[in-house]
Amino acid sequence: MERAEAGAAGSSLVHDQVVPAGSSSSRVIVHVDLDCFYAQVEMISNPELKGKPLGVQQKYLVVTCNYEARKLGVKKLMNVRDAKEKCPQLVLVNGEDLTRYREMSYKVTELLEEFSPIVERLGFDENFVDLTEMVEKRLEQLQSDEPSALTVSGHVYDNQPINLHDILHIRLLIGSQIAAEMREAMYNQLGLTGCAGVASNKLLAKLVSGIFKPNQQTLLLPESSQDLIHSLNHIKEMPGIGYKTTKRLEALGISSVRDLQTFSSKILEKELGISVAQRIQKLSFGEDNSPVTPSGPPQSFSEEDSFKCSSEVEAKNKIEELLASLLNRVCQDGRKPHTIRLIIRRYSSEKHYNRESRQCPIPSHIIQKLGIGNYDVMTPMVDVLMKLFRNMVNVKMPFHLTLLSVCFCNLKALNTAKKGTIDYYLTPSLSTTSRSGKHSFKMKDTHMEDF
DNA sequence: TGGGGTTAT
DNA sequence: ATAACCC
Repeated sequence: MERAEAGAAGSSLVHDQVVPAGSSSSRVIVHVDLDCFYAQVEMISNPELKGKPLGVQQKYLVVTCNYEARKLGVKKLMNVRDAKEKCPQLVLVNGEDLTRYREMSYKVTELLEEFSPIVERLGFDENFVDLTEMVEKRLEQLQSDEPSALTVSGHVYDNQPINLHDILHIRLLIGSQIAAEMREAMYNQLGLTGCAGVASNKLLAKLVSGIFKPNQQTLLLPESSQDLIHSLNHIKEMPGIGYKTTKRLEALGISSVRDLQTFSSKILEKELGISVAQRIQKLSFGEDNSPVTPSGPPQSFSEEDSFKCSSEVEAKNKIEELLASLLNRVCQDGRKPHTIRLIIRRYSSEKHYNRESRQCPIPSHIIQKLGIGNYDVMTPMVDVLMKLFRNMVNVKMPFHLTLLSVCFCNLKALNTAKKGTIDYYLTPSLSTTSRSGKHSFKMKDTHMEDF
């Protein structure tokens, strides 16, 4: 659909437009992408790091680094040894604890939600915002006696000229102004810089946000969308086409975006299934009708640690550590998880992705004690997790794990108890005074006395 | 490859 | 429960 309208670009009068205002076929989407996010958070925590080449380390990897480090040859996900070799002055900070990154990440999302509530998170450092409605409102308010009212903010992809008689151009231009305001607010209120891309769908917004890097923004006009997608050197660079699909496409002789565009739809559907085939072939044309889905609060909380583990005692200690952190997080969230999952990774040379998991409902008597801090929820939870562990790992046989992870999911708002019902008065978290939800949980803090 | 997340099957 | 995707 979006392709069809792009063809009508020659028309210059607003009333020529086939697309009615506010139609779902013409959207304004912004993708906001923070610059080297973890490194920025670290430089805010410790301003002495500013100006120095900085890497954030997890285990033996530099997972991200600031631009000073990049200039000196450090890359994302580079081995610490290689990074130090390339850049001996590199300063490293440990980034295995994501707490501060996660908190800052949600501050960014919340700031963006003030512009429009339709904000979708992608990882900790990217957000999509659907600006369609906001742009419509600004268009209605527009008094065209101010000359600056219709000036684009930031770059335009390919330097394509804007046609002020083309309503699609005007809407995207206003989107670029909102994007600039968002970046200003992020900097003024949170001290963070980032890039933004404005386009008519999520795929194109995401691709175009990376064109001018760091701390810049780019607008994509519909006439340039084919140039943008063909600027990709390989289909693996297309968001939505991952490792597995890339391998299967390569086996079919498909490696460029144009290969995918021109490949037989029928054969692609046979090979990948109709759903994936149709979706990725549309992506290859720059078409993406997926909505910006408001993320809201997280669907799950998890903590993981990669480490060598070959005994049940080691496993139990790690599980207690992971669980203690999770309990603090869940406590602050206010909602209660109803399912718990244990994930392991077994040591085995090959096998790209090998993880196994077991999950079970959290016993209701434990759920009730969550969030009020004073009852010992650790011991019964650890018991549950160790049962899951023994269900996956035969502890009577030698084993070697390289990762343990604990996940709380199936989060429910509060409990369904309503004021005035029996349930309400039988529910400790509701009928007692404790409603702050901010009790810290310390692992080795032995006895938590009863009320 | 880390330490997270999501949705679909 | 796993598999795919994203960062």
